Amino acid sequence: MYGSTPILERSHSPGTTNLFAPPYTRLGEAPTHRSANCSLCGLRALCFASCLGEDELPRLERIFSQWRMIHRRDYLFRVGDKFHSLYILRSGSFKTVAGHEDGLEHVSDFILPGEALGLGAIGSGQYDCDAIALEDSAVCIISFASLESLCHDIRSVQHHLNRTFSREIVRNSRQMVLLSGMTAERRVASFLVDFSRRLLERGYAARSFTLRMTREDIGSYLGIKLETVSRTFSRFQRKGLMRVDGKQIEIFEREVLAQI
Amino acid sequence: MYGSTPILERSHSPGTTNLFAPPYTRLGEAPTHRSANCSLCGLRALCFASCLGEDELPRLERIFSQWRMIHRRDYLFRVGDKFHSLYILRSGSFKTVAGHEDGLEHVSDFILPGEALGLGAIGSGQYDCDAIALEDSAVCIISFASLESLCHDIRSVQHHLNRTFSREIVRNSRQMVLLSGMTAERRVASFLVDFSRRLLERGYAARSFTLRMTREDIGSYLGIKLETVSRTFSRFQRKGLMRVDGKQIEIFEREVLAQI
DNA sequence: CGAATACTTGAAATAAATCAAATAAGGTGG
DNA sequence: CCACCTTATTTGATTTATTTCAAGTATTCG
Repeated sequence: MYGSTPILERSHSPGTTNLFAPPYTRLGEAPTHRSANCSLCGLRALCFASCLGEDELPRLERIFSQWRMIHRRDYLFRVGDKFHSLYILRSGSFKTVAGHEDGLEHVSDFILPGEALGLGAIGSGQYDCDAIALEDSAVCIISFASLESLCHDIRSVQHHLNRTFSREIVRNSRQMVLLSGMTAERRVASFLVDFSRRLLERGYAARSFTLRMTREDIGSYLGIKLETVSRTFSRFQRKGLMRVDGKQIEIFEREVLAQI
Repeated sequence: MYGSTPILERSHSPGTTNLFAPPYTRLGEAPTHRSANCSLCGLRALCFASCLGEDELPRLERIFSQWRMIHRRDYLFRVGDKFHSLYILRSGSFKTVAGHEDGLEHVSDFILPGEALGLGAIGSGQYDCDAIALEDSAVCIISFASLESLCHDIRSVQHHLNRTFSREIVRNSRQMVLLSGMTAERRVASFLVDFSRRLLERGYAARSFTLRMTREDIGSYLGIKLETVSRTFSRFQRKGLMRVDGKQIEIFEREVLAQI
């Protein structure tokens, strides 16, 4: 995964378990440690579990107990697939690709552990984008019907869902500001700073990380061409702001990048 | 308002009332016809009322009974204002403007009757954009705390809110495809077709309408400069696809525009 | 190891931005 | 209701950031 040392592992769970390892019950299998599923999860603070008391966790665990491994390049879902479940990424990473009637495709997001997949499908009953694993990944499967029931019974879950939606809208709105008015250089700088921050929030190293996506993916996400991404990386490196070695990135001057 | 003849007026409510007139109870005043508030509202099909039975409407009306007039150019809310309420636009139109730390501003959306304002504020507790009236407008005020209570008591309201959020995310996603990859010509064509469709959905004339926003607003929304908007309008007119007379627009070749 | 995919870099082409100036529309106060 | 000032729009000429085209290098994967 990104970076080397998950910080959360140290701070939240002193040596008991690797919090970012894939969950240990498999889809269809009888779960062996179901009770530990959410309570020991390193992503708990980012997920619905964050708004529940210890006594309410078992209920959540019943809903979250199923999960799925997705291999690199495989699809978790595709545009038009019938919607049943939301997903929370437990480990690995994804890109979401929004299509247009004509061939035009656009990488609409990169998903990191703790983030949700499938929010756009609730309104129409079918997924509005492709979700493609950028590396071998694991997702929690959340039956949306069950989640709505849980929302009904536990207010804080409802509230959490609303906040998740709302934050997604704010994130999109920020991305639109970027796409609509910024120079290529600012887009790339903004991408790096933002990506680094998200890694940090999730307990990964923020200074040094691997980009699992291609330059073309990044370009699509930022509304520029892959060559422009590459050139801008090189320029930043020449200025001593970062080091680029293929997919391996090291950020030297976060503050300078943030102000470009 | 946009166009001349609200179609919904004819189809939904045979001559009893002007469905797009401002609501008749004022903020702070004792409402005189509170019971009629939602049940007679022309936007009912677009709003939370759509998922309630007649017997449940009074409860909704208690929450929706307050409303507010906003004059052209006035702010309904500003970035950073403390969040208490969502708003549903009843008549008129708005633009929402998302700011960036530096001066950079971006028109993030145009809001038409029946659409919600303030969804981005739920997650953080403060509004994430400015909402500015493009003409004298009226909004229903929805206390979010009350709405969450209603969600708790009536499942279909919860479901409606989730769908509203989700659709907003899909809309944003479409806009990002547009902003990230399309030529200026396609952006403008797409804007016209989309705007026309939204007017139609709300019962206004789709072929002939007034743009309440400036060319600069449109440009900001589409990620291009105002001069480019103007030039593209002129080009479309020369090609016989539309007529432009300042803010007055007439669409001749909807299909051709949709395929640009 | 070899083919396919991904990345970098340079040179030329181009879509859109910027600069500029003239015209039109809107709002305000007398 | 007019005259005046401001704001908005159109259109042309020029500049520029980014794309496109191209070619070479590096990396990944079976």
